[in-house]
Amino acid sequence: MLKNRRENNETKPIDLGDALRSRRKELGLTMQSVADAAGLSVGFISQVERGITSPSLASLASLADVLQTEINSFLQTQPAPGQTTHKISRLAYSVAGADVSYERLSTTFPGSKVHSVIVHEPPGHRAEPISHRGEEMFYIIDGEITVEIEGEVEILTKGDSIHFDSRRVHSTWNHSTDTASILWCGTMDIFGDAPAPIHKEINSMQSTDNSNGDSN
Amino acid sequence: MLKNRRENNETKPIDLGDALRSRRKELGLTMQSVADAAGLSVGFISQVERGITSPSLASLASLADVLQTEINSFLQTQPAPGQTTHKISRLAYSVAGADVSYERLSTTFPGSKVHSVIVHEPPGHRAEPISHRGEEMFYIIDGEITVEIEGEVEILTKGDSIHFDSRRVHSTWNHSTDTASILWCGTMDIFGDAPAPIHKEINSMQSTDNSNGDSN
DNA sequence: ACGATTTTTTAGCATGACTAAAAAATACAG
DNA sequence: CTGTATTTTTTAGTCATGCTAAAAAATCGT
Repeated sequence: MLKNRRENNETKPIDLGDALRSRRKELGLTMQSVADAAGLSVGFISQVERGITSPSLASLASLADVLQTEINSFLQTQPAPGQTTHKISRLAYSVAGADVSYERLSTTFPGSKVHSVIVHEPPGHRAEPISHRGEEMFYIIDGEITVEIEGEVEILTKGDSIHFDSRRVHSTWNHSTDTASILWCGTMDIFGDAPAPIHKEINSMQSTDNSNGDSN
Repeated sequence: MLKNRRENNETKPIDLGDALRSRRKELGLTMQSVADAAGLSVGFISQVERGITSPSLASLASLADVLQTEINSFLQTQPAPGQTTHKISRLAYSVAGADVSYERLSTTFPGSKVHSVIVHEPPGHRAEPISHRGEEMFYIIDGEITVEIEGEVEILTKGDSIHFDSRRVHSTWNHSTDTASILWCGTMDIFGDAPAPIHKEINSMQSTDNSNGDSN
């Protein structure tokens, strides 16, 4: 008997099979050739593409390899059209009390990973050092700022840009006397509306505090 | 007998276990709570994190869910620092004969997915309709252009932006009498230097005989 | 019609994904 | 330090499913 598996699956791969199939078609390959190249059997490819079985991570990796894409591309949550434009009717908003204001540029559609805002930082404003997953890019629309990445300091002025791995500790500072406008573009979801929350209350089940000195 | 699997694995999950573990630590969770929330056993979590076993896609999905990230984040190919900045010393280049010129903004580091250029399109220039994987964003630095996405036409002028799924057929046209400067940002690798080619010659191996024969 | 190629289906084996429970760390209190 | 409580690792064992081989069924070209 199958145990009472929770009703997980909410983030389930969706139609991975379809993705694989369309990609294969895109390359004009036959199941046979894909199977051979990936070291699998034809029948299995068929089963996977039709969603009857799901491949192991290893097999998926082989397939992604053969199909010349990243393994990720098959696990995205649905393509779907999604909304599109945005004009100069952008909702400029600023956090209460904060002196920075934002103009959201990017939209959110199923599968979207890139987010973008124009950030207006007043003179003297500092963004504390931070490190997180993903990558980001700045393009200075107006004004100038100081960017520090893992100790390295750079001064960026109008027209300059920088692109880096967000895991590297980074901070910014508007050292000038004018407001700086920065076009920010990155993979971090700063709007927090991308994936459905779902939120199981995991936190509440552990031992309250902790807050040890932490390792590292 | 394991067959002689090709030397695939090049796209292999790397250290999926580590990724899972550090993410769990990041949330300050215990294996027990994660196991419970995901409907799995503690021991199994331990095994997975230590790379002794690899989870099925279904389990991975549950875990990603519990750990509040996308399933993708565990399959990325290595973090690694990578180079960083870029100033107004950008290599402006233009394709032979073409009247468009580019200034590359983004850098390429292991794991990077976002690419970015400033495109200068002369008056009258047209970019043919195209559709491909990924998403992209335009921000009009100067001038104005007409963008058409799946039939919908939009005129974007300085300061406007648009963000859409690249799978939707899109084209642009500089309908004005001045050169338009567009900051392009997207997930498509327009520089073609991101992942190693690898390219196995799959096409050439079909035809001839084969079919069963050696069964591997 | 035919054979040739590609895909689907069936039946079945064997690996490994997963569990339960005990052992080993790690931590914490007195 | 000793004991108890918590978290992690290990072990042993099961059952499910990822996967193969081969036959059946489409699809296609001539």
